[in-house]
Amino acid sequence: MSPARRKEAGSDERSPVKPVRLKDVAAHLGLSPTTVSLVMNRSPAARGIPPETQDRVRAAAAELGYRPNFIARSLRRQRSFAVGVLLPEISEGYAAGVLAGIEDQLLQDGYFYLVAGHHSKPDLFDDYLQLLTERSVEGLILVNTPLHEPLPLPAVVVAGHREMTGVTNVAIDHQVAARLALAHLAELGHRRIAFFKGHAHSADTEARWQAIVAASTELGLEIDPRLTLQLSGEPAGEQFSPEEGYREGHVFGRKLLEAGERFTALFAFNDVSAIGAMRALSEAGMRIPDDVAVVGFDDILSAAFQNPSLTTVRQPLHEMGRRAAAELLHKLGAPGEESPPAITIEPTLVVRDSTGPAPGDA
Amino acid sequence: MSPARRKEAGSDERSPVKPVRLKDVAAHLGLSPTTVSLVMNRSPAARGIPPETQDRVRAAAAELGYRPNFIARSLRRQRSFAVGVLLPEISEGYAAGVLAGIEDQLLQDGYFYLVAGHHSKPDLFDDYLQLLTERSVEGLILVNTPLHEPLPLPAVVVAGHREMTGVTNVAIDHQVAARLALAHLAELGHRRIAFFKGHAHSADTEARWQAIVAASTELGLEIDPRLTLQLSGEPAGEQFSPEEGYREGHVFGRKLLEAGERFTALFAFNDVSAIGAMRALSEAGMRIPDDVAVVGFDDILSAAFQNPSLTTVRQPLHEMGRRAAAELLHKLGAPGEESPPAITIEPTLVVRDSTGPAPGDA
DNA sequence: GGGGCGGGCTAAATCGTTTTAGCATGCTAG
DNA sequence: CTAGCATGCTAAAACGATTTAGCCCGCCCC
Repeated sequence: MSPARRKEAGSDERSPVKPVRLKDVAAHLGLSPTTVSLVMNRSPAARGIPPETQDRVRAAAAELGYRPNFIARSLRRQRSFAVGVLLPEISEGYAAGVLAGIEDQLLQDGYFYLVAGHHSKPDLFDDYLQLLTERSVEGLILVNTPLHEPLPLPAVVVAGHREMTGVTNVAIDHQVAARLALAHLAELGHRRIAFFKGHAHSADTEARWQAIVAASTELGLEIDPRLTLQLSGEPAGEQFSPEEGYREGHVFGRKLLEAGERFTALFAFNDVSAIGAMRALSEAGMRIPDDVAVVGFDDILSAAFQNPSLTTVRQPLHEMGRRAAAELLHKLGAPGEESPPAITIEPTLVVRDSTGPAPGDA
Repeated sequence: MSPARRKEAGSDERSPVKPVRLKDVAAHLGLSPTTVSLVMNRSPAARGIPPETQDRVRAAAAELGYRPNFIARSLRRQRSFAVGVLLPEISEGYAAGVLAGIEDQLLQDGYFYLVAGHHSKPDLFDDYLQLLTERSVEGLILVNTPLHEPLPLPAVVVAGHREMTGVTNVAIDHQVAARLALAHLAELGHRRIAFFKGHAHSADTEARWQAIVAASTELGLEIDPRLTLQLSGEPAGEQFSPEEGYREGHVFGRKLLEAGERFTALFAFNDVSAIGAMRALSEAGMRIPDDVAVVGFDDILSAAFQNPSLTTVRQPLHEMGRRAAAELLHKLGAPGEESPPAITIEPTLVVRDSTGPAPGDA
C-alpha cells in the first residue's frame, strides 16, 4: 500500500545469518575491540581517540549493522537494566492499570521489566522472586502484594500492606479521597449515608475507613453502624474476583433495604460493589440518583458505561505505576540515599449521573 | 503474626553481600567448576561422576545457597529463555486479557517475557523491535499489531492483520461467532436485526462481517443495509479508546431509532458499542430486551454488570494468549518444522439478560 | 642525546557460566 | 610387563562485551 519505507541503517543482505559482533567491526577496520568499544560507548577514556577515527568506527558500525549484545554487556557490567514486577495477576483492572504506568516510565528510561503473576499464592511468590533474582533484575515493584519478609533488592510497592524499612509504598491519599466523596454528598444535602467497608485483609481498608470517619466528623456527618456493611472477600489481597465483588454489592444492596434504616446515599468501597448495589436498588424500585445517590471508588472502565453512569473516586492507576517505577529508578541511581517511606497520590472525584440532590432537599 | 516460617535452603547469614558463584562452590569442595556445572545441570556427561560426589556437590550448593547466574548462562548457551511481546498498550481489556494468557503459559514453561507498548506508532514499534532483538529474545508475540515487514525472529501474532509466511496468526473463528449470535436471535424469533460493523482498519472487521453475511444466509435472515452502521474509529488498530467506542455506540443507537426502520435486535461489533447503544435505546424509552434485544462481542468485564446484563459472544482472550505462547514455544523447540499459518479459537455465546423473545413472537 | 610526555592505540583480564578435549590413575587382560 | 580401558575428574576455550594498565612512537626540551 504505502511506498517502500526507508531502512535506517539497513544491511540489505539476508538477515537470517549471524549478527555482527564488536570483534567483527574491529577486524573490518583493522582496529582493536577496545577502541571500538570505547568509541561506541562514548567512554570518557575515548578522549584520546581522534574524532576522525571515531567517525570511521561509527560509520563502520552503522554499515555493518552492529548491535551490541545486551547479554554480554550485562554480564560484564553487572547491570541488567531490567526490573521485576510481581503482582497477583495481570488480567483485571487494578494491576493492569498500574502495570501500564510502570511500563511507560521504565521503557522511557531504557529499562525493561519481567512480570510474574503469583495468583496470591505465597509459594509461587517466593519462587518467582527467586527466578527474578537469578535473572539479575536490579529492583522490584510489587503491586497489590502482601509482603512479609525483607526483599533482597531495592523495591517499591504499590498498595502494599505494611511498611517495611527501605521499601517505598505508593498509595492513594485516603484523606483526600474520603473528603472528596463525602463533601460532594454533603453538599448535595445527604445526611444519612450508608457505607461498604473493604474486606478485612485488604491493604486499603483500614486507612480508608479511618479517613472516612475523620472526614465525616469534619463535615458534621454521623456514621450509623446499622448502615455500615463490611465486605467479606478472600484473605489473599484486595483483588478477589470482580464478579464476586459485584455479587456481594448486589446482596449488600438488598441487605441495606431490608434493614429498613432510611438512607439517601451509599459510598461503596469500590466500583464493582457500587454497581452491584445499584442493580439491587433499582430492582427494588428505587431510582438512582433520585432516591439514592451512589458513589464508587476506583473509576474502573465500566463506571462510565453504567446506567446511570457512576460517580466515583478515581484512583490514577497509571500514574501510580509511573511514580512507582520512577521512584525505583531513582533508588537504583542513588543507592545510599534514604528513600521516602511513602508516596501519596491524589485521587480525584469524577462526578457522573449516580449522584444528585438528596430527596426532599431544599 | 504467624510463627516464623522455615527457610528452605537458607544462608542465615546476612544476605546483602555477594552471591555465591559456581567457582565458590567448586572451591569449597576442592573440585573443579566443570564438575560442579556438570552435576548441577544433570548433564549426560555427568554419567562418569559417582553418585556420592554428585550428592556432595548438590549438598554444598544448597548449603551455600548457590544460584546460577542466568545472564552468564544465557551468554554461553545463546539462549535467553525470554520472548518479546509487542502490543499497542497494556491498559485496556483486549491486550491485557491476552497478555495474561501469554504470561501463564510462558512462566509455566520457564520463560519470561519483555513487553513493549508501541502505542500504535510505527517508529516506536521499530525501535522496540530493535531493543528486544538486542536483548536476545528468542521469539516474538504481537498482539493486535499490524505487521508490514517480515520479522527477524520466530513469531506468533494474535488478531493480526494479514498473513505473513512463517508467522502463525491466532484468531477467533468468526464463522462460529456469527452463527452463535445469529442463531440465538433467530431462535428467539428475531428477523429484523441491526448491525454495527467494525471500523474499516480493524483486523477483525472484514472477516467478521463476511461471517455474518454467510450465517444470515444460512439462517434465512435478511440484512437490511439501512440497519447496518459502520463504526469509524482510528486507523491504527482495533483498539481505540473504549470511551469513544461507548460514545459511538450511543450515537449510533440514536441513529438507528431516527432512521425509523423497524428492528427488534441489534448485533454490535463489540461490547462497548453495544453498551452505548443500550443506553441510547433505553433513554429513548425502549425496554431491553422486551422491545429490542442486544448482543455484544468480546465479553468484557463489565458486560456482566450492565443493567440489563449483556448477552455477548465471548472471545477467550486468555486462551488466545495461551495458545499463542504455546505455539511460539513450539516453534522455538522445533525450528525447522513448518508451522500452521493460523490457529482458530472457538468463541462461546454468553446468554444474559439483554436478549429475549422478539416482540409479538409466538 | 636522553628523559619526559602526550597521542593513539592495544593486550589481556574479567564477568559467570558451559563444554570440549583430555589427563591421571588403577585395574584387567593378553 | 604392558597395552587398553574404565573411572573420575580437570584445563582451557569459548560466549561477547568492558575496562585496566600499558606499549610504542615521535617530538620537545634541556
